[in-house]
Amino acid sequence: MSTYHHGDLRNALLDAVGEIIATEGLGAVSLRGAARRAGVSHSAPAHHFGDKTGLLTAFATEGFERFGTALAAAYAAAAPFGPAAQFAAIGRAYIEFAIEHRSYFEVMFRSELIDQGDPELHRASRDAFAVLTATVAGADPATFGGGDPLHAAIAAWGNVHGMATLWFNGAIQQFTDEHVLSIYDAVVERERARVSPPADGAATG
Amino acid sequence: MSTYHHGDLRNALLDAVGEIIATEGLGAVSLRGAARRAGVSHSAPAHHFGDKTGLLTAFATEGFERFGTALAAAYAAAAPFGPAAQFAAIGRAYIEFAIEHRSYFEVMFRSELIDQGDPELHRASRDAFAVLTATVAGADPATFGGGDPLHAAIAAWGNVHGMATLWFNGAIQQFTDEHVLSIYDAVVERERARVSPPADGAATG
DNA sequence: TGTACATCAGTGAACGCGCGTTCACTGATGTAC
DNA sequence: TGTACATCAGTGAACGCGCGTTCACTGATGTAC
Repeated sequence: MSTYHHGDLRNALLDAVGEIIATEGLGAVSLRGAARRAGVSHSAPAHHFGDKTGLLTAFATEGFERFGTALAAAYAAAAPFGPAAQFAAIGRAYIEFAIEHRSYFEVMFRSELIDQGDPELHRASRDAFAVLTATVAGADPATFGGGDPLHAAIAAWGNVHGMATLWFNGAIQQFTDEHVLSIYDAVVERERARVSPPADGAATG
Repeated sequence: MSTYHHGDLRNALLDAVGEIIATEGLGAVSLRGAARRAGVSHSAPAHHFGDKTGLLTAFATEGFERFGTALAAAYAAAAPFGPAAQFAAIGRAYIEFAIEHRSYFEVMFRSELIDQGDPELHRASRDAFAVLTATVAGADPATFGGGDPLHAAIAAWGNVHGMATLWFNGAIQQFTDEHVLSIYDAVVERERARVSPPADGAATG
């Protein structure tokens, strides 16, 4: 390959950030380290991202884009089963994303590390959360037990966000990722059984 | 005051860490910065904490101690109202602690920053979580909708942890801390109404 | 009550490190004519 | 088809910075006799 003109350095640097977070943690991310991993000089990243905040902002933006895609896919796939199922499905997709794309997740919600005023970031995060908004708006209020949908949405958001956070902060290290997901499934199932109790004496299973 | 022999440097340094996190963020914590704030030479902290990890570990330990005290107080205060009320009360205390003692909270669950093997830390965190364990063990399974208490406890833990995390990460910036607490109260109320539905025809609220 | 000595707590100089950032540069590529 | 030139992408030396850590030191305190 040619020495000059990497060809896809921007993406290579974003990939490098993901790898550094995965292997050494978020605190170990540096412009020089990303450049090292991508095999370019230490000043190359400035050309694409300006400064360190720019690099992390771009990384978070990419994360929100993938996040939005994942949520939208779950939303669409659950459509035949109704709004309540969609609500449960995006919650599960939320946790799955945090587990599968932990590096993105660790940066996306760190407002102090990224440039909140960046229009690309704003667009990507708005698009991702539009799926949540649509789910809440489309669902029967009974899904939330008749309370304020906004409150219920935030509580549900907190729930999945918290389970994901606890899991990868090592607070519930004794559980594998499948455990976390199965706990989520159990909670949803209990919730479902309450909203639409099985007719006449059938076990809730 | 005497130049030498601060008298209470250990505590002064821990206070300094709390102030730095509150004003400049966790990333700005350094041994030198804490020493500067406490008005001592930059090498003084090493005398009390060994290294940076030691300082943060001691800070987290102090956090878990206060956390445990807060949870235990909520647990005791709600005792007259029964296990379900205690369950709700420690959840609220959890969020309140995160809001009031944000600096501690930000460090306590960061396993990569602290020495997990430290016996003092271990004792303090175990004591704090013993309150949660006792609450779950003491509660009627119906409190959890009949599901596995452990799963329900983790889901509830995730819920309050997530609400607190989202709040102070700025994800739900538009809400004040009272908003967050009132949303929690609304969720608990809805839950309560389900477990013990009001007799005959009264609206669920 | 006074003296000698051990211990404790904090000092300040020094070190090496990786970092972010700047800047003049150079090699590679694309385009106008 | 070839030449001139502009632009783009990455280089490498240099800078200053705050940091963690070490270490010989010194001032203050406590204790034995």
